[in-house]
Amino acid sequence: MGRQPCCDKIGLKRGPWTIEEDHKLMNFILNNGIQCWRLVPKLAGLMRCGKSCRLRWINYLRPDLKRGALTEAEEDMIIKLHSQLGNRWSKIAGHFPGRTDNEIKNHWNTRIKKKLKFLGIDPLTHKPIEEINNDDIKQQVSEEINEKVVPEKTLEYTQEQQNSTSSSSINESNNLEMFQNSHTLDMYYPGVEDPFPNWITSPIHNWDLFDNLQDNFL
DNA sequence: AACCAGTCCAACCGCAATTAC
DNA sequence: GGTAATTGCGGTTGGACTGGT
Repeated sequence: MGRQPCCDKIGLKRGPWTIEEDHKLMNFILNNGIQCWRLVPKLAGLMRCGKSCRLRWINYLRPDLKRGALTEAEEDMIIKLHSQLGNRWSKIAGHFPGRTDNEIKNHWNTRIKKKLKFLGIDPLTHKPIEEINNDDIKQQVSEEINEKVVPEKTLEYTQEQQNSTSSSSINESNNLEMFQNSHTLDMYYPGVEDPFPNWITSPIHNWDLFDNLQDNFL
């Protein structure tokens, strides 16, 4: 025989937490700490299972949680870590004190994934998914970089380059860095002086630019 | 004002690893 | 050592919210 079940699911409350439940859980943990999640709801007077209490505490009630939207620097860090660790959200969250794995996972799925796709980067592999070939985007980017004219045939990502970045011999942990290094402005716009020298090779991207592009053209 | 579609995120579910008996 | 409980993680979902028509 093993241990007793963590909770009797019959009669337990589910769904959104009320303020009263939050207060009960918060007060109990702050006063008693956490020895065993199975006992927490019983001792705190909650009709929830321990698993639900744990999730609520970790994702919402912990006093050390950082509130508010993730910063651009945090987004860039998430992308970098994701290229190295994959969907190991708890590991990624470990690099962000006050942020939860759930928060980072949600942010990835709702925002960062879209931005990467918009940039022509596969969020799963961090490799290019298709050549960028949108006249409107070209024009907009052209205006952004001092209204310099974009040459006709400049947005191609050559087969050679694709092969070089998609080769299976490439260590996954280096994918993002290699991709960034291979995607200089000169590649897209040969001969055009780069007004944002770090805009794609640096971990800090100019998301405002892409937000604007997205708003205007998608 | 009503409806619809898209977005966001809290919470749930299922599974695997770990731990206790 | 085997079994079952517990914990932690990642994927998914449902509902609230928002903006457009």
